[in-house]
Amino acid sequence: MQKQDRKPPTIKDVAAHAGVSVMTASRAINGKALVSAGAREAVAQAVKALGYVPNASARALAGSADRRVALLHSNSTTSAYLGELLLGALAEAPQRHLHLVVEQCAPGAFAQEIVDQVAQAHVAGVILPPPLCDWSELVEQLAQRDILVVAIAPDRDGPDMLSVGTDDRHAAYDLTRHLVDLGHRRIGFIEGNPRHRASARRLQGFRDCLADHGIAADAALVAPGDFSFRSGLDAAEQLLGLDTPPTAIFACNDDMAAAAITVAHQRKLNVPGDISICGFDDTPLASAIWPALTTIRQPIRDMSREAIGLLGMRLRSPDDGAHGVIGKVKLDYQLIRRQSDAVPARH
Amino acid sequence: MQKQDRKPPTIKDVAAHAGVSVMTASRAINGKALVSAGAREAVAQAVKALGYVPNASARALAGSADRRVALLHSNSTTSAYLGELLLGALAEAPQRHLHLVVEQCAPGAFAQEIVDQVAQAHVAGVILPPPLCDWSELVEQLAQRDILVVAIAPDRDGPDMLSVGTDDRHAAYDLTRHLVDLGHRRIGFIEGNPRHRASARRLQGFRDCLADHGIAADAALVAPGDFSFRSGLDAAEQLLGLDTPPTAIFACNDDMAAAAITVAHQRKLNVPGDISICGFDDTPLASAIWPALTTIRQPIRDMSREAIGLLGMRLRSPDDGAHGVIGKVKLDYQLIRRQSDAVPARH
DNA sequence: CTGAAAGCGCTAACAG
DNA sequence: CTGTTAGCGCTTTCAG
Repeated sequence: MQKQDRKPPTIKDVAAHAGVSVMTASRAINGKALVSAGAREAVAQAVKALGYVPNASARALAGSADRRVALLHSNSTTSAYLGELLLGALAEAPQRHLHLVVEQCAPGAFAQEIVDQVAQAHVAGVILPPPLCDWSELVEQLAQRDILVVAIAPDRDGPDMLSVGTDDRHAAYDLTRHLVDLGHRRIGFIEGNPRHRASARRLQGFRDCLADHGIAADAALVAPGDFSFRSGLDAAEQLLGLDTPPTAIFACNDDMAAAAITVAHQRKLNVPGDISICGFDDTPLASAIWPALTTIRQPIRDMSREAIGLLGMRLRSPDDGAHGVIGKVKLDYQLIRRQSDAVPARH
Repeated sequence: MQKQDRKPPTIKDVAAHAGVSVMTASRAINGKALVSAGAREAVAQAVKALGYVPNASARALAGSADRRVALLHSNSTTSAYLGELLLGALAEAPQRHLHLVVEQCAPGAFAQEIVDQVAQAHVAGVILPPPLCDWSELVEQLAQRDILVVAIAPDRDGPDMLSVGTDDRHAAYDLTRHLVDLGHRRIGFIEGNPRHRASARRLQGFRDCLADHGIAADAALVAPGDFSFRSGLDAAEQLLGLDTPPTAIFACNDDMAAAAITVAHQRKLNVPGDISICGFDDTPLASAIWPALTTIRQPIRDMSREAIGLLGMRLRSPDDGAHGVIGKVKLDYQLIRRQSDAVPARH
């Protein structure tokens, strides 16, 4: 195993190997039109033979268009969520010929400061995960400076906003459906933070499903929460303290579901034997507790991937007028079934 | 707020503004020697006035040296850990004028395949988080191809290997010390996976601390585990089932500590009133359970930051002979005190 | 359809 | 100490 090519092959080498000009090679590599099938083929072979990999820096430098984009994040995002986001974006950016930079915004920064920071990074677009994407002041100022914005799972989704998300309502519907199919009729629901629209959408899905299955809605079975473990404790106490407690609980996120399990155990209830408990989000917590949570997984990595894709499309053609590109992407969620649910106990 | 500079300022603009040549500007900006104080000052002002930011692509292209490095990760790394790693590396790479690429290695890939993949990315160095850094076959093959390797928290640390890590033994010592200072004398220990050296190092720190405080070691107080929640359950049962159970438990990671809390609750023990339980790693789980775990936080983000720094240093001067640069970095951990520990109960 | 020329922004080499 | 001359690898003109 000797040290072979000290320097990686360039497009020149490819062109020479294929017997065409550098320009033709470039066009062929980038899949542009106006290249004969023969040339295209020859170039493809040369690329493979030489193990050619385009130099991203050179591309960025030569390309006139601004192809730098940023992933902006606040410190309030959990690192697991952020990690997934980064992986998706980092994987997709090169494919789209985009240069990704990652910017963190300072803790108590004003929108103005953040915009300045982003502007100074010379980016043409920004990916905004929650909760940044719901900060309308920020979004507006970014738009004013002609910086493209893609929102990840925004709470409210303006018509002229690029966004990527999942269908929370539908996911909640499906999870409820799963419980109903198991035989549950009295299902408790622990709400999330009322300021997050996602919370309302999940509740909506829950209610729709019950209605569709002819199960009467019982206001006592819906307990308030705010996504925190602490609030889940209170909500679960409320639900399990009812005269006729539910046989299943649907918590708006995993943390609260974990809290519900804690309360159930304190009350000597077996999960899932006596009561089924489901979460939402499939955070690492979901599989780090016993019993492991049945929950809904959002394809976070794919979301940032799609977000980069959206930016790539929009940045390609600068014709602002006819932006016929679809600006909304809805991704499929997944129901992850683990050990926290079962058929209801017989009386 | 009108649209100002359509194009970001280049080094040319800076040079013009400062009244020097482009080269002088370049040297000044990069802090090289051989620049008069006056010129340096003028350039600095011009940079600030124009809001100049160097173009990374152009730099990479012009610089002859290979300044691409990769962060290689396996799918076995949790995304929270990876997220932190990425954030550190992404933040530091530009500072060091390094271009970071992120590569994921396929699930069951052979070392050979991975090396090929990395080599094809034309990188001069690779950051290897665990468990990849402990795969000696991979490390060796990478070295053979003249690719610099920096190991993140490796289990075994060869003398001629670049590495960044924390002092596990010392951290465990401190956490034990904390428990001892609280007044605990019977402290249980739940081991981690015996195949990970980190586990042994933590146990060592635990034992050293007890010895230093004249507390006799009791073999019955050390229970086996493998870092999984499941194993923590068994270990905690064993420990709490003793005739004279411990007043505190030191679990080798947060998952097992969470398991211990579960078991304690099942046995009607109050945590931390009846028993203190500490974890290790400060994963998100630590603050998502009740009571929140007192634990040790490793500076994961700083580790990758340092790793990039190491690569930057080594890649700067190609003089292989006298690599006087320090190749080992030990970072400080942090004891995070939350609600799972307290002074032992009186009898 | 193809190719030659001209840079993108920056920095290594050399000369002053 | 400073400036000039060449490119880095690629893509965009603009002519064939």
